[in-house]
Amino acid sequence: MNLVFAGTPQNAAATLKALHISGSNISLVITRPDAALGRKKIVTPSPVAQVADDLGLPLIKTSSIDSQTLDAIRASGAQLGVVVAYGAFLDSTSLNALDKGWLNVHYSLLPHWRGAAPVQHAILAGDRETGVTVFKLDEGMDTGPVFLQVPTSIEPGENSGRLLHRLTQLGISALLELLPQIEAGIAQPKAQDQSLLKQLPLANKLSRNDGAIDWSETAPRIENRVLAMNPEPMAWTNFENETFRILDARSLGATDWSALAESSTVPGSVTVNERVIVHCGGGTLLELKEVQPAGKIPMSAISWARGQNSKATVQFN
RNA sequence: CGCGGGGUGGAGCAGUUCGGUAGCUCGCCGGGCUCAUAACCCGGAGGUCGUAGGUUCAAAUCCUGCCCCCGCAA
Repeated sequence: MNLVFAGTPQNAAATLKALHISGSNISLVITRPDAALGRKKIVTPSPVAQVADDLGLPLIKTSSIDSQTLDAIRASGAQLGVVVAYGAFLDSTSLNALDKGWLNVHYSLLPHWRGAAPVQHAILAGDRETGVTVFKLDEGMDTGPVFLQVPTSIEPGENSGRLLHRLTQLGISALLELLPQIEAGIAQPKAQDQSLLKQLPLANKLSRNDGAIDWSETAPRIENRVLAMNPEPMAWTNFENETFRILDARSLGATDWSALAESSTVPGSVTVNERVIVHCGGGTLLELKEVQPAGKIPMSAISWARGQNSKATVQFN
């Protein structure tokens, strides 16, 4: 069975590579155009483009399925499409261009967290469990019938980057399990629950604003935010009128009152002893693990605190 | 030429305005105290102050070029 693969970021590239290594015949790869990245605006091919290049696979770079791309899909001889985070919708014409339609690998247990940022939203919401869903694309956003789901628990302290990495591996296993069944025509997709589709919140793409920390929130909620935003778009606060990123932090048990001794409880105020503790809403405490001041590279919170030792008070806002 | 911050012993910082051979909080090594210790005390090693050049009796500090890292904006 020949495949068309559409995807863009790192995890899509990993999936493409795994499919290729396992012997899948990929007759066409579609990815988004090269983008200008970073301060110097260096035009960089997407990770999927780079892998396709390395593997010598036919590649089309486009931000939408135009008529040319459609022709190429039809001419590829593929029966099935696989989409992993391509970054654009496929219209009905594209969906019907392949005999067996298109599969999508989505990193949540649908119908939960449909949308662009399921991993981040699961962590942000404090979910204990998530997973990967392989479903058949239809014209809605992640609304198609489900072939296969693999659940996994979200580990304590696990951030979006690490969780996505694990889910990518699970997604690859799921695909490899499913593809032979699809080829044999024995896979039976099951429609998603229509009422849940309407009720459940969407996992919209997160912006820098979503990373802003409100220190009047409780520490567990702030921890969720910090973990959800890492590595993108990253949680941050203001310190001396500059962006101050928090890459990793842990909520402390409410019983750890020792850190509260002889210090104010103003939200956002920082106490340093053996650890770096921030006072949060409701008297809760957050231990900073890894931070990044503006203009600096990421560093351990305790290292950063050493450099602040001449200051009487340290306050985030 | 989008705006801005920064490169000082292993880590994070101070010192640069008002030039005069390097400091703080840690880490590391050795010794001491202690039942013991991440606690405390004593001692020690470790730095071409990003790089090239200029000014000067003297440059981390002033001037010029270059390299590298990062935040914001895109």
